[in-house]
Amino acid sequence: MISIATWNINSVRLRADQVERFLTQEAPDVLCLQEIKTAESLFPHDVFERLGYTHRAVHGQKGYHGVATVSRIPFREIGRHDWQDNGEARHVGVELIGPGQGLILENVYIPAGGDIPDRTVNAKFGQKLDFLERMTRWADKLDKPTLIVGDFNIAPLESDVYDHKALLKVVSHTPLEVETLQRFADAHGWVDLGRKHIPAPERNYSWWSYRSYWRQKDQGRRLDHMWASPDVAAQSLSHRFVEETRRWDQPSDHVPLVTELSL
Amino acid sequence: MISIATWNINSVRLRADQVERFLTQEAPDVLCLQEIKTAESLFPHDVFERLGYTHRAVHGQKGYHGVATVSRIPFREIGRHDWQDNGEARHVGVELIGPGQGLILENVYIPAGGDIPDRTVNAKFGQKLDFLERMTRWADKLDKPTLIVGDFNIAPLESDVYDHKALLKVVSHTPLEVETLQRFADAHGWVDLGRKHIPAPERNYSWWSYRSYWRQKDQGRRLDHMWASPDVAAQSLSHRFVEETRRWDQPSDHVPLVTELSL
DNA sequence: GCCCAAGAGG
DNA sequence: CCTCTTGGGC
Repeated sequence: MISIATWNINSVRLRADQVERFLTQEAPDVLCLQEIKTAESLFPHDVFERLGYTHRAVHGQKGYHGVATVSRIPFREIGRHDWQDNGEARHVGVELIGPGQGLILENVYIPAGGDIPDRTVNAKFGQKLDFLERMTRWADKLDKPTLIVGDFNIAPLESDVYDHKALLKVVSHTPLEVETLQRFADAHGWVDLGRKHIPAPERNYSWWSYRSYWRQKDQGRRLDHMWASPDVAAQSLSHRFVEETRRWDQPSDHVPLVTELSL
Repeated sequence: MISIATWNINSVRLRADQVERFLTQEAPDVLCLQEIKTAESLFPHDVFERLGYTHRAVHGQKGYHGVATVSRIPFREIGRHDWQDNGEARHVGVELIGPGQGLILENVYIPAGGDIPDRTVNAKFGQKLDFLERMTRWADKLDKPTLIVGDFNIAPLESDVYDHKALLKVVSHTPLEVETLQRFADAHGWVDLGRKHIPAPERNYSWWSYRSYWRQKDQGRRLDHMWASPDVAAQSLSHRFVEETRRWDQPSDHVPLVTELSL
C-alpha cells in the first residue's frame, strides 16, 4: 500500500514548516506540491531530506507557479511538459520504482484563468482553455497506469462549490470550463477519486478564497483533484481532504488531499 | 520623579507587541518613538490606550520616518517642525502638564545621511548636515527646560563606536558630522545624559546594523541620545540602555533608552 | 487577503 | 539584513 498526497502550498519557502508538520503527521509516501513559487535553487531541500523524502523532482520558477514531487520511495523523473511552450513551470511527471513499481504520477498546476470568463476580453481565460485542450491531446496518448494530481482550478460538479447557481458565471465553475475539463477526462477515461470516495452531493472542498471572510462561512470550492486511470482507480482504497491545515497559522488557501492505493 | 524613554522602533505596526512588552516591563511615563513608518490613521492607538498611554502626539508619514510621543501623564503638543520644509515627519514637541509640569520634550529623528560622506556626490549627506544646521538655529532660541531625545544618527565620541579609526570615514561618525552636531550642542548648552551617567570610554551602544553579522560581534554605535538643558540635566537621576530588546524575536536595530528625572 | 518581485531607504 | 511601497497574480 502506498499513500500519495497533493497540496497547493502557495509558497513552499514561506510554509516549509507547515509542509514539515503535514509530512510528520500524515506521512504520505509521496507529496506533490503546486505553486511552490521559487526557483529550484531556493527550494528547501533540507526539510524534505531530513524527513526522509530523499527523492525529489522540482520544476521551479522564480516567483510564480512551480511544482515539485517529493517521495520516500524511489522514482525516476519522466519529464516536464510545457504544453504551451511559454516557460511556465506547471508540470512534472515521475514513474515510481520499487513500491508502486510502474505507477506514473503526473503533478500539474492548471492556469487559474483570470477574472472574466470570456476568452475574447480575457487572454488568461483563453490560456486556461488552451492548456486543457493541449493536455487533452496529450492524455489521449497515455497508455500506462497513471495518477494525475494537482490544482486543476476547476470545480466541475454542482456540489463542488458552495453555490452552484451563483458560480456559473465565475471562473472555475463556468459550463465552458467544466465541458473542457470533461473532454480531458474522457480522453483517458480518468476516474475522479475525490468523487469515487466522497460521492456527490456530499460537501467536498479543497480551496477557500483569502479575500473576504468566506473561510468562516465555508464558501469553498473543490479545485484540487486526484484522477486515476481505470486500472489504478480499481486499486484506490481511500481519499480524504486534510482540512485541519486551514486552522494552522497563516495557512495556504488550499488544503492537502491524500489517497491510498493498494499497490 | 518621572521616567522618559526613547526608541527607534523601525515600524511601530510590525512591533506593536514589542512596544507593549517594553511598556509593560519598564513602565516609563513617556515614550518617544521614531521611525514609526506609518500614517497616523494606521497607528496602533489601541495598544497604547489599553496600557494607559492615553496622551499621544503622532506625527506620522506613510512608509517612511514618522515620530510619536505617548504618555501616561498629560501633555499639550507644542508643534511639529519641518525644518527643511520637505514634508518629512521627523519631529514632534510636547510640554508636560501636571507631573513634570513645564518640561518641554522634543522628539526628533535626524536624517541618516546615505552612504557616502560627501555632500557634493551624496545629496542625503548634505540634507543631514543642513538639517542639523537648521536645528542649531532653532535651538539657539530655546529658553525653557527641555529634554530632546531621539535618533540623531550620529555617534559623536570615539567610544560611541566599536572602532573609532575605521569609522572616521563612515557616515554617522565622520568629523564633519561630529563637529556639526557639536555646534548644535553648543547652541543651547545641551548636556548629553548618556555620557553624564555612563562616562566615556565606557561601552555604550544603541544601534547595531542589520547587515552582516555585527550583532554577534557587538559592533554597535551610539546613535540615539537624550540631551537636556543644563537645569534639567541637574535633575537627571539615571540613564540606561535596555539592551535586552535585542534578544527578542525580530528586534528593531535600535534599543530603547530610559532616563529618570526628579521632577 | 496573501504571495511574489523590484526598488528605495536604513 | 530588514522594512516599506508599488504592481501583478490568484
